[in-house]
Amino acid sequence: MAGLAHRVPDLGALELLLAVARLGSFGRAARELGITQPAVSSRIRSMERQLGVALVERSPRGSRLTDAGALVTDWARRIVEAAEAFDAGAQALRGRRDSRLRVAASMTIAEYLLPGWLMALRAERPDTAVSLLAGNSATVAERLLAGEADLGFVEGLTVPPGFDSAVVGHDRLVVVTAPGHPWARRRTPLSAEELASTPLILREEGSGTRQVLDTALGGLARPLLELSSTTAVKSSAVSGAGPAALSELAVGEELSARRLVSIPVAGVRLDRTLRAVWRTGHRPTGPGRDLLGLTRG
Amino acid sequence: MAGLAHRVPDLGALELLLAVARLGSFGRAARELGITQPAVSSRIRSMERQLGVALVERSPRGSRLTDAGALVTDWARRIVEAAEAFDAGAQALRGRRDSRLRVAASMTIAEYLLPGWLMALRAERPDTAVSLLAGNSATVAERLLAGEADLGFVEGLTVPPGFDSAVVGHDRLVVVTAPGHPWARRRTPLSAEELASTPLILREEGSGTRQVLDTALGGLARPLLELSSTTAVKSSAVSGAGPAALSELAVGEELSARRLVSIPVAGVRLDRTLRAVWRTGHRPTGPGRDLLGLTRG
DNA sequence: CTCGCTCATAAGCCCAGGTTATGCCCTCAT
DNA sequence: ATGAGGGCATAACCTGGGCTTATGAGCGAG
Repeated sequence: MAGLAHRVPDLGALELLLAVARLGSFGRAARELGITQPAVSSRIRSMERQLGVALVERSPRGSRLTDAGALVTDWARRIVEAAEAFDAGAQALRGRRDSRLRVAASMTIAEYLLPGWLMALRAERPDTAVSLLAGNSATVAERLLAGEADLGFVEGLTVPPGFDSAVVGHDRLVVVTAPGHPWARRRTPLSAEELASTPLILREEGSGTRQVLDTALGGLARPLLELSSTTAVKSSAVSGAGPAALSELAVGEELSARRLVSIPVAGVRLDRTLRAVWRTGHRPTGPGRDLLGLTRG
Repeated sequence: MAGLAHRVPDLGALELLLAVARLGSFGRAARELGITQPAVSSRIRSMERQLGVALVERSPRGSRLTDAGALVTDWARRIVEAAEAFDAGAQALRGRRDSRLRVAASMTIAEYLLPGWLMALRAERPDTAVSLLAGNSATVAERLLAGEADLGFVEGLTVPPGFDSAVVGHDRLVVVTAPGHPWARRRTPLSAEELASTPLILREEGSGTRQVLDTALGGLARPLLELSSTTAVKSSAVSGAGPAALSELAVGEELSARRLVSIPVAGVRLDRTLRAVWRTGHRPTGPGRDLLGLTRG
């Protein structure tokens, strides 16, 4: 149950494994990470002990992954990628007000999209310091007007007066079920009435996605379960507890792995436009322009 | 650059943060994780120091996340989810031969799909021990024939004689570019000739996805870059180095965040069927049946 | 044969994260 | 009003994991 951390090697060990896999030698991996070769040797060994599987085939001419090692490395890579997104976001969150680019963003965007953009921005312009301020749409507008932010991102239907904007994406709410659910075999889209009259697995009242749904249905969403995190909603849906309504951004992976299936819905406005905004006439330049470029293509 | 592990809290700390967020109190989180309250207090504090952001608002009646803390917690949840998938896979990899369910799977499936299935299976039947053996399609067939595995998963066009099978999904190769690439604006699908004559970012020769592409194009794929990991291919494509060909399973998140755009292709067979297989007449029962149910819906 | 690369082992240091013991603050019930 | 109890913080101490340096042993190329 608890103690994931005791069964999964820590991030340092996973990075180390990736380096060994990429470079083909303990020594080279050690040099790249700025540690010594015995440190690598011991760490990989203790990782193998922890997992109970041989990961690396040592030879006097270098090291190669075993089959199991290749698999473990691929899984590890996903953890490290999530950690990189975390790092990009956290760094912006800490960013002091004197950063080159000050961004204010609403929660959905800050949660799902911004880390990716920041990683891409860092790849193109490694020296750009970004600071992030997260809040609701009203907060974002305030910060921009007060000159405390250079660029904002908001979700919603309207752009407040005094701002220019560019669409950067859509937050589509999708209705999903486990592949075994009867709805997964439907050929005809769900109607608004069916959706409103069927109990759904939902986030708690007051959450962003819940508000979108309530508005779209006219305040009628009926909960089968009310859960306080997107992950909890997802896992309930995956395990077949019933249909759930979630942001498309939250279920990308589950959909492509078919752990969840998206059910078409007709006649309900589940789209929410995601926009970059800035004060009229203050179209962002420099790093802000670069970031904007990443979001629009 | 290096030292992600020094900037990102370790898994234990992230789990702790999630527990505090969920339970609303340091003490309750401590009890749930089987440690003491001062340990929680100190760990959260050092996490806040490390990130340079206040995450939790302490009060004499409990603790709530700050805005920044909510964001950090969401990002952390993604790392922990990836770690759970890692754990599910690693546990099966270590699994002794006396497990209740012995699975043999080819690489693509073991890498992308199996951890999710195993997590779902564990949610439904927590007591099922699964062992995993990864290899190529031939290895999978051998293990099944030798009675060393109860259920196999393979990718490919044909089912070897002596086996029954069920389709569990498709591994579609997709051509992707950064949203800024000219191809992203095309209205007409790419033809096979265009695809074969344009240099692409690819995995190295010998890799599974490369083989699929070579076969589909008649052995002609022309590399713009040859990289040794899917991640490397992805990040090159994201940063605009050119079009890449990748398994759809590898780019789910990038597509929904529009860091990458999928380019339609016409007249090329980029589908590979993913199948569960078992010896004719030995249709899996018990836990194998359960797992099969998860994959087919 | 010796150099240069590989990895393994051993002995010692240090700090992060755990423990127990305690104190302060606030709220609620007697 | 006054304890009781739950909330978090602080201090002193212990342990172990991960690092270092120093060394050895296997293999291949010049």
